[in-house]
Amino acid sequence: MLSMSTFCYAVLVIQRPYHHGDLRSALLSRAEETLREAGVDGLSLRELARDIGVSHGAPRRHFRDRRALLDSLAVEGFARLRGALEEAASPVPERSFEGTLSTVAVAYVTFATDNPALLELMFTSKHQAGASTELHDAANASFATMAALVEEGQARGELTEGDLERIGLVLFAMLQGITSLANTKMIDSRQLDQLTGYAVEALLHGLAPRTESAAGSHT
Amino acid sequence: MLSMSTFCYAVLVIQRPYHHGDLRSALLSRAEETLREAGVDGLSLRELARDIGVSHGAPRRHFRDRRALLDSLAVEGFARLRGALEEAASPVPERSFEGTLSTVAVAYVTFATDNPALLELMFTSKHQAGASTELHDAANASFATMAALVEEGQARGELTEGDLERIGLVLFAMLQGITSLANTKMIDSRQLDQLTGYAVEALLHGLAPRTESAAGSHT
DNA sequence: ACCTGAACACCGTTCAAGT
DNA sequence: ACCTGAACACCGTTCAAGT
Repeated sequence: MLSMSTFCYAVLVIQRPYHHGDLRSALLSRAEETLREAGVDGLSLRELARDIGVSHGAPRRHFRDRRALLDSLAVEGFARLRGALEEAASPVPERSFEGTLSTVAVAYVTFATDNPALLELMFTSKHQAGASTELHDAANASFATMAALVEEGQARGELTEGDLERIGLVLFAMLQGITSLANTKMIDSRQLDQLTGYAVEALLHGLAPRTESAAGSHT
Repeated sequence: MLSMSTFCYAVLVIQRPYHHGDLRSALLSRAEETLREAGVDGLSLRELARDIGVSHGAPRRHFRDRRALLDSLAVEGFARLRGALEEAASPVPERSFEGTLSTVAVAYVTFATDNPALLELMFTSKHQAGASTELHDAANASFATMAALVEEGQARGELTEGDLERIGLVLFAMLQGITSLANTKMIDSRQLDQLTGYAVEALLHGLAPRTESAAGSHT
């Protein structure tokens, strides 16, 4: 009576079946862990295959090369980033534009600092020579959320009516810069949200003293 | 009469002397070229040794490992960055604070986009676990230039009297963000200086319309 | 359709031995 | 003091062969 269950145990745990079943997602999911723990440089296809219990040639059926696997991780990352940004940007009654902008900004830097290696991978992948259209689409969908936010700010009269792209780039550069400083430990993670809010405020209202109007610097 | 010069030719060009003479600087200088052409990932100690014409074990006398060579490149990079920033910040009669700040900002993003792989290496090296004090000192010397600029702005009454570190971080984040966008080709290099100037202006005077003072968003 | 395993051409690192 | 060259343990990629 026990022979069948013993046999199954052996097949499922000790001696894996010849076909893994869902090697592709197993690779991606393990790869994301390794990415988080060891960075892009610490991610090796052979080690991945070893961890999962499959031969080192097996991943090739699902990813042409290492680059292809990294690109898939990046696409997944952009999709998750987009979700986080859209949730933060979703309308809340009584919330000021500055409040919404701050919330979205904090959502961005939170994602970025929770997934430092992934974020870096996302941008280097997108920047690559032969980046897939799938990757570009995923990236653009993320950015579209932020562009919509700038348009909303202009419509509500809380952002200057200048070139949409220019304003969007400056805002995005600010977020990316804070991210970069946080991920290289130049900003303490405890003061991250506070600094992000301060940066949004500075960007909206300026760092120059506002009490006196354009005091001459000499004479 | 020709035998001596022929001998020298053979020694110097065909058959290299056993001792290279200045292998350390030869490695660093070739490494910087490779870094520029192929990025950090494309830099291999063995290839470097091959290019210079020395055995693959030779670099070990001068750099304990690959990391040590990269760190030396980073230190060199911070020294050059500091030079560029100090030149841009050096006093010019009749120049407004905003003018100086813009000039320094442009100097930073110019260095960063002229040496994209080097800049990335500089920050990842500094961020490393066992980063040398030499590296930290070189990095801090670069940042000190920018901190001095913020203090000057406050002294001239053109920057709000808030926390020096907070203001410095926001400014620096902006520059680092623009750098990141430029190096991933999200900003066209032709409009880089212009956008940098615009970002400085936005940071000083704000992106919110200034004609009406704090218009309520509802009611 | 999916996976294995040998083969190839690369790495970084170590270290006894050579000059 | 500096460099060589064999050795070791890793890679990514390819591909005939197995199930």
